Amino acid sequence: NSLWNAILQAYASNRHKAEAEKIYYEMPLWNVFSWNYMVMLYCNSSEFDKAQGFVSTMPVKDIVTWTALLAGHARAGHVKLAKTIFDTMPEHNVVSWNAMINVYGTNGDLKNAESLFNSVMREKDIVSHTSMIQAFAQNNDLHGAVRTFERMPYRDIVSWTTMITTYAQYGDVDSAKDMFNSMPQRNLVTWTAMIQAYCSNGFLEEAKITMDKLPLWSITLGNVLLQGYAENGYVELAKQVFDRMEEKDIVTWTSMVSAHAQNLDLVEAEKIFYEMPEWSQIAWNALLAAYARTGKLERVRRTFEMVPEKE
RNA sequence: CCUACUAUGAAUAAGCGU
Repeated sequence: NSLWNAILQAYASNRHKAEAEKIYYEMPLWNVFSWNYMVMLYCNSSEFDKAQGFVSTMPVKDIVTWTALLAGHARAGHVKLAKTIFDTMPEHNVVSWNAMINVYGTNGDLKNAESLFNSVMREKDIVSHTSMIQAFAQNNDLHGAVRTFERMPYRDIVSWTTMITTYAQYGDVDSAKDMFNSMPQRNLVTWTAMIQAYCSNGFLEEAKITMDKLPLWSITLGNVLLQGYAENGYVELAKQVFDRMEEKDIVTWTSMVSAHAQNLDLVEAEKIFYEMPEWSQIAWNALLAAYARTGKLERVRRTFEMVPEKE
């Protein structure tokens, strides 16, 4: 049974809906784990009606079911629904509280995040503290973020990396670098965060030097460098990075379209756009914005017609 | 006491708003 569930999980978390449903109906026995995987599947593919309907047919629901629904709605930006689920679920634990801190934090409600954290939660873990750091960081309270980091009982690589990003967002690259240097271990995400910290603050040389020290490579890293060059006005260098990347993802392509578009180089932007293996909503938007800014209203209209899924 | 198949936190893309 756990073997079936493991397969179901693999399909569900990779959003292979058809395969997941097939496994679900083929497996000999369901339990709350299997049901929860299905809830996650529907949430991850933004089919909330289906998720909701599925939940209402489940003979057993547990706190994981509710938290998965809560987090799913939160990810999709359904803040009120997320809060309603939180308020009506039969019990809370550290995971559901953490999820709710995130909802509050990413939606500008620092007050409620803090009161959950300070007054309601009787148990807190590393995730609680890290989520609270983020809540402060996203709501214009660098000191709150630093204070939380300094006071937390244990830190892990995620909390350290969060601080790198936080300092970088506030333009304090030196402190970001201090974090990077003082943390006990680093992984690829850490390095990428540090390089992004340099790039977004205009320290391209430092970014390049740091990257050369790193024996690893990833598409995200290439994307960071590409965007770093582009947003600092070096579209040519961005294009060089782009051309050298053997593997590209949708972000790579979109970043390159957007780099040209923001440079108002419509010819190059379109060229990359038509070479893209699939079109992202964001790439469409980048093109539209460039047409609009150059006064090509007719092209805006025609392109707008072509956008498959309009937001 | 041991055991575990689920939910929450970190890095990269457009516009809008602040």
